[in-house]
Amino acid sequence: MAYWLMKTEPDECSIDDLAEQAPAATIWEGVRNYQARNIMREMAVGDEVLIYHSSCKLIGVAGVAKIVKSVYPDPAQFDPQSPYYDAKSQKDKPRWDAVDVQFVKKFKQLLPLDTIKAMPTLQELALVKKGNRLSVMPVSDAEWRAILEAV
DNA sequence: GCCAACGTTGGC
DNA sequence: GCCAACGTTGGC
Repeated sequence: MAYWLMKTEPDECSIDDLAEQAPAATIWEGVRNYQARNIMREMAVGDEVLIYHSSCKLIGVAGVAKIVKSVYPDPAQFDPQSPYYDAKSQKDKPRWDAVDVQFVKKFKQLLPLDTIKAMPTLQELALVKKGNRLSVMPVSDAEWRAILEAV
């Protein structure tokens, strides 16, 4: 089993939104970056994911979800009504992928970005690297443990 | 709202 | 295949 971190703007899809839909799965759509997409392709059912809230008041890791369906073509890319529509993507050759996630837990207290930045064990996490804009990234076993212990 | 850092686009 | 211009991300 592998671990991951995915960013989301809580206005769009927060940990609370995932919790409300549980036990139903939530489609993780709208990833429009090739590097992030390629990382998503590595995800397997049962993998666990840190849900990170970005571009908001309380920035940090808010909880945990798990992968319940591995990558498949993101339907939003074909939907002209969707903000994630991509006119250049063809049905027989989709550009973008989605996965389905299911709520696991919400942390009692969000683990703030400041704290993450200050933790020696997390210095290699892509999240804290300068200028990093990856919205999907791998998390090592050691990093995963460190984060769960810090909450 | 600002702006640094990055990814993508498209002309050449 | 280079690279300038542009758009986006995301913390502050």
